[in-house]
Amino acid sequence: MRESEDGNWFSKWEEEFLRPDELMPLTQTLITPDLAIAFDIRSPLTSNNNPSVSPPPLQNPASNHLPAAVASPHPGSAEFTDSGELGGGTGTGEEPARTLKRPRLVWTPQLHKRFVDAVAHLGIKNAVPKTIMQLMSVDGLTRENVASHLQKYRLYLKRMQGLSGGGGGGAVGAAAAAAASDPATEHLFASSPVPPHFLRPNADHFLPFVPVPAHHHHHHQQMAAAAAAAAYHRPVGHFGSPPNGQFEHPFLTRQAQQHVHRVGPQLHSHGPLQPYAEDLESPVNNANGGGRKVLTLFPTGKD
DNA sequence: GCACTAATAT
DNA sequence: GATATTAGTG
Repeated sequence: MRESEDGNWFSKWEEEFLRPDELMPLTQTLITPDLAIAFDIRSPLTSNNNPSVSPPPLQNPASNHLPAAVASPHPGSAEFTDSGELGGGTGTGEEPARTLKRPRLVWTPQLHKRFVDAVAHLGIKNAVPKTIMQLMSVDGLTRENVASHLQKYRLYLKRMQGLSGGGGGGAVGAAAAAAASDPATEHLFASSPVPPHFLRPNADHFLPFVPVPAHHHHHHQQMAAAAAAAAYHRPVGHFGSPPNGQFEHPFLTRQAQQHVHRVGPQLHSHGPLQPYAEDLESPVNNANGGGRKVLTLFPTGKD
């Protein structure tokens, strides 16, 4: 029975979270124009690869170009750090082609979900930055990105182990409890179920499927950041806001060009964790279509 | 030299 | 607090 539960939570999990719009192109958002040019990278969704410095921001109203989940400089403030205006040393006339910095990566719940998914399929042992990154197959995602996130994720797991150890609730229960009692724990990590085997490396007992209660009380930075990026994308930007008013993060599953070779001797007992992008077949999803649950990661205010 | 982790910086 | 970057280590 326990197995079915496992399969159950996972299935439901993926069913509700994996949608095509989650995998949007990020090629041109994380990768700076110069880099893209240098590497001759083109967006798969756009036939336009104009290296010009003035890409039409709103040229395609019907385009799927969704705003970046990339933190943009202050919208209202007059601080443009993207122009290489840091410290003043790099005055005008700098060569932007080389020393460009990627925008800060924002780990949206969707992205984090993918992360957890990858880690779950790999097992704790093989879950190292490089492997995770490869399995995630997210365009533009770097090993450093994953490493940094992984570090924090491990801390989170550790916290939960500590809580579950004496609480008697269990991993998921601990997550719920933590989320419920610890306001500080409520944020990103609580948005994705933690694979049971993570928190009980040697325990025989499992935990009932207790999805973290939809305590989406406070929507915070995660959403705020995404919304902000959506509202006023302005880094080096292009892409305009979709007419739907819908925004998602612009990550795109990497093209099949990158082969994920098996790094570990044997992976976990899970499925092959196929290169995400196969399951995305949910045409319905628009904001007010009403057909499907419009994702609960961005609490619009209900509940 | 590469990759991982922990620590530290932004 | 969230990410990025650096430093130490295998």
